[in-house]
Amino acid sequence: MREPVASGRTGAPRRRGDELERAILDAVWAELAEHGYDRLTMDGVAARARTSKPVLYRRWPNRVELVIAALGRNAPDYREPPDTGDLRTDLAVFLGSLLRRFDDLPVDAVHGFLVDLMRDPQLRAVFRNGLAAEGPVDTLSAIMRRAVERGEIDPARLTPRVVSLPLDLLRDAFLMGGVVPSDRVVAEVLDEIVLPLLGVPGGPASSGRTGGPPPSDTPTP
Amino acid sequence: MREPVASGRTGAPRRRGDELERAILDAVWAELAEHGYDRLTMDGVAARARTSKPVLYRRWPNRVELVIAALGRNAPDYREPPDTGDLRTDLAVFLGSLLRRFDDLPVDAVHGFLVDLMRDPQLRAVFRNGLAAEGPVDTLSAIMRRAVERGEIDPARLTPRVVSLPLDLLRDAFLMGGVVPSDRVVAEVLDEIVLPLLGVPGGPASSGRTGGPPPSDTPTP
DNA sequence: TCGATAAGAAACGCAACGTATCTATGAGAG
DNA sequence: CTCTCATAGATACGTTGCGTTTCTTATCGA
Repeated sequence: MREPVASGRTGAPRRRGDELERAILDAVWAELAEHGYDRLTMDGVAARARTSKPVLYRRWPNRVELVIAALGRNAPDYREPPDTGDLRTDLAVFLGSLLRRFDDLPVDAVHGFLVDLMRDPQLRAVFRNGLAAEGPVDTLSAIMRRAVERGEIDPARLTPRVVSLPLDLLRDAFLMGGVVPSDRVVAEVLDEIVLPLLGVPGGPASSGRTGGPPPSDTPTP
Repeated sequence: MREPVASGRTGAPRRRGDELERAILDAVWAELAEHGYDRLTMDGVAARARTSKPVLYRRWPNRVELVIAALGRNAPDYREPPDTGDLRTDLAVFLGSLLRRFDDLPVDAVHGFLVDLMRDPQLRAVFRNGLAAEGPVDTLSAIMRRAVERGEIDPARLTPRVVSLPLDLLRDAFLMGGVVPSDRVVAEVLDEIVLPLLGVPGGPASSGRTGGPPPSDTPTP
């Protein structure tokens, strides 16, 4: 009587559908954490997920899309836009939560992945939209509009460029620096650039906030 | 076993040193122009330069460094910092010349190249310094300091972040958009963001700015 | 029970990198 | 004028990793 060669070896029942898919995406996440993005290989993922490459390619057309799926699945969604009644705090909290989304992955992994996203025009859009359902620009816009309603800022200043400015600057800082911008960098961007542009009093252009960094009131979630 | 190659097969005299190096870098440039950066291969360069891969690797350790060398050689240096007596004009001229440095290459080639630069920390520095001797940030700084001397702007506003802001924003626009920012984009960045931050009157957000600029005697451009 | 569907295994072809090995050449030392 | 030596040039190699192909076999569901 012939031994069932392959199946007997692993002893694992054959997975299908969602269960298999979850296993694969978990494997991607683990490979990202262990090797970073540059050294994440399809073979590696397949091996770790105890499946085979064709199974991957039946679901995702290539490596980048596979990783997008994994990040979209495993990354915590940033919360509802904060509404503390103070523009600066709202911005700091929101930007902070954005920057911390992938904190349980090594920086290099995230950085390398994002760099790779830049190559394809379609994937750049994914990046711009923050890998999530709701675009972070929309959230920023909502936060700023609420500040308008409170009378904190003048609506005339809310041009699209200014609204997306904090994201643009932090993205650039991450891409160029290779490091997730610190709270301090976030504070500088807000206090030296964004808030002054929005005409919020207390910025370095008017009173004495110029010297050091402002008291870091960025909460730690 | 390897057969001895018939001598004089190519008929071309053997090049050396600088001559050979120039031929190689020209070949890189041509390959960039023809195939873009992503599809530029070492074999392709070697073939076009009528030499062989070892010759390339004896000079440059890898593809990116080779392309850096080619761009550094062939790209026109941006001119001396403009000094028109008007800050906005100076900035527009300088930024425009920066953006036009690689205009005789297809956009994809430059974009793909820059994206690849982002992978390596050391190469990011190369990028930041503008692939040239003098860092563009230094030039920006000089331009702005002259504006200070003319009394156009308040020196207190010249924080490092603000000085490099135009570069950061245009770089981000290029990387994210895949297109060299148009003059219109440059104008928006200047008029909506940089100049208002510097407290230059005339910008859309400048009227009634907090802590406004020193009463300006600068005639409107 | 049986057939359709998809998992799993193994190998392939391909492209490109970077290296190794060898021969041929030509510039310069003497 | 000749010899030497660095190096150009040719070719092939090993490697990695992608994405594909082929085929067998397990599992689901009708």
